Amino acid sequence: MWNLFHTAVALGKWWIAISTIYKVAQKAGVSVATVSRALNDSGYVSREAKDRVLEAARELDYHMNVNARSLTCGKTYTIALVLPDIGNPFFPAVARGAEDYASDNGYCVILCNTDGNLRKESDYLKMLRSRKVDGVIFAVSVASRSSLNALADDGIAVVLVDRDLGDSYDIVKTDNIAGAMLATNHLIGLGHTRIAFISGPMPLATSRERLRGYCDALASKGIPFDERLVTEGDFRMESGHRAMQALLANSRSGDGVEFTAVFAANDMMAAGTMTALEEEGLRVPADVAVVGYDDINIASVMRPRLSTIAQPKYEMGWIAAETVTRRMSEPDGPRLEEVLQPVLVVRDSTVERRCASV
Amino acid sequence: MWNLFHTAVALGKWWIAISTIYKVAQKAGVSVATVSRALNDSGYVSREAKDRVLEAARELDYHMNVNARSLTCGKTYTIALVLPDIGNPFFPAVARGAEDYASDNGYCVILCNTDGNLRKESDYLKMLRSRKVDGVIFAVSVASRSSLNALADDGIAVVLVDRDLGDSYDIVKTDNIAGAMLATNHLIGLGHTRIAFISGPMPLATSRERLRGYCDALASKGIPFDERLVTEGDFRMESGHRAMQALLANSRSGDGVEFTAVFAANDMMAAGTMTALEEEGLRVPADVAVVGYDDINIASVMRPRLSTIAQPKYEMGWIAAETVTRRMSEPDGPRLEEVLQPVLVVRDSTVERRCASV
DNA sequence: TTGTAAGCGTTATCAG
DNA sequence: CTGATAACGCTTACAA
Repeated sequence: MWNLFHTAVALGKWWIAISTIYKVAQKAGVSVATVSRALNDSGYVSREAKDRVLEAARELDYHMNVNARSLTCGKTYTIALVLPDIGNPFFPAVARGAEDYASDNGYCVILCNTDGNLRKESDYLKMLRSRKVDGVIFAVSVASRSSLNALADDGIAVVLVDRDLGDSYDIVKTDNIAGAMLATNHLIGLGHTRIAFISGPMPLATSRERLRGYCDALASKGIPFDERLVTEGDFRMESGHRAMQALLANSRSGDGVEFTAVFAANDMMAAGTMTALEEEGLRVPADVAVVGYDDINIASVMRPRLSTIAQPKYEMGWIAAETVTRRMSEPDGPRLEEVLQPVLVVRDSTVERRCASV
Repeated sequence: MWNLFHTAVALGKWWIAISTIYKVAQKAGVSVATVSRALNDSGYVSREAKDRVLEAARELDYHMNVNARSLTCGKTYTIALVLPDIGNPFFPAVARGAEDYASDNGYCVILCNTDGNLRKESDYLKMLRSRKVDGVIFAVSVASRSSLNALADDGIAVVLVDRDLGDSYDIVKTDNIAGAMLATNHLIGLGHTRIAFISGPMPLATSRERLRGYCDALASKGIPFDERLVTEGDFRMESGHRAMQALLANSRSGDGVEFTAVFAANDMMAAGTMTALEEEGLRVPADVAVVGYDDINIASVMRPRLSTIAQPKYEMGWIAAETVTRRMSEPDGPRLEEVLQPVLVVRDSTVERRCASV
């Protein structure tokens, strides 16, 4: 009963009286146990008691303290979304999908930006353990297996998105090999045989898979792989710009490393690439065709409009959230692996527009 | 001491033993109070005791349960970021700024997307009360004063970002009137007198301020305001597209509503505008000059590159987070109002490139 | 300097 | 169907 007297907390302006089940119980003339049952309709509560409780709760503008609840029932209804950088246009869509699923199901989501930095990743993971989140959706960059395992050992459900890590955890991704093959084959189909590739950071499985798809496509058509045609970027626009400059310099040195098309491992790098091309007076797609990856919403506003491999970003986030909740309720189930299919979107950067507006 | 026996929780796979201060206390041979003091270095703890505690904590891989802590000390170290849609390119940068400040200061951030929908806004606000977040950074669309007040009454610090609501709450924004004047004057300086305006949703203060800036600039140059030249959009690309189509149809009806320039209240609508223009065979900037607002990262990859009003988005988020923490520690301080200055970025959509690459 | 114990707001067990 | 009451994990007087 102490609660009743302590709930008027001195706090700046005046004092705030946050209502608790004790107050509700008092007002309704029942015990806290009854209040709890009534509010969560669990156990038996007489119709009449329930009404009184609900009425009292409303009058007092009662709002449950979910932190207190999570203390007793061991669930926080919180999931974390840990990704490299929400500023990278690929992620907001994923985040949106995850958040939508989460909030539809009573969870709220904590946002963490790691910048692909090991230190930040493990700091966040540690923090999330302290917060006792129920699950983590993780676009890993470099986290060590052990920090992930620590989470799992704490009973936290973890699912990876977009970036795989072997076979340890549930994963929601798209088929990057297939996607890269789609892109490369599209270029080959257009008659290109000298196709440059600007890859993502090689430590990422995602990047390696796309490189793999590029190589496989080449091989399947009997086109020799020329490693001088591939450059590594970091998924950011500027790196695509630099990569293209390097490729161009190389090409002009006259060592036989010319190319007529480029496949960039994501749209941002493709954008940088196109800028570099333009700066050198080269025209897309006339002189060099370019295809990107992701189909971020601005791919269609670039000029020429960017041909790219579309990933179902929103769905990835949504499904990741769904998967993480499933994992929570079934910690021992078999590993969940959701591999979505990317699709080729042909626009103007690989094919001249039928009716040029010029 | 019950705690000691209950910490081995049966949970699926096997069982997980999450360590608590009780375990640490036991292992270190001290009381929980001492553990608490040692871990938070508060109060007196002998050097020796402290070492033993720290050692034990490390061996047990102890992680504090912050939810339990917040129950006793009334602080959750959580702030919420409530915005219309993280998918709208303007917001990720703001979010990033807020998250960076927050995590640097020991807070974590909950992400909420409202879609500018009253129902979602108030549901989230209610949820955040239950979660006892310490503060809320809110890009309001339509929330009623009363739901905001309910938060404040609960002792939750609230600061608005980007979108103001009168004078009730702390706010971090940019000077929209000045920004719109910058844009309009730029166009006027280029010799345009027939300038169309595609506004944001009029219920938003932000939109009204930009319209105001547009009008003021016109007026200051003695250019008559023609309401047939302003159309309302919703900040999304598609609405900019539609708005321009309407403007064009109008213009062609020959009623004297021609224009040679457009100012769109954000970059996404500017993008839609440019597409519509292109579809009609009009050239930017030769036939129609266009300027946007926000300077989202892709403004520079559009072709022609978009002239726009840059807002310090990251800083807005950062400062909003800083402001909300300040408000927490000083609930009674005077209203905080941070008005940042936007800057004009001139690119190719208003001025022909010096050296065309064609 | 340390330990005991009350209290934070809920849920859940177990007698009535 | 209802009410005490222990327990959740931690902090903090208050004693010792």
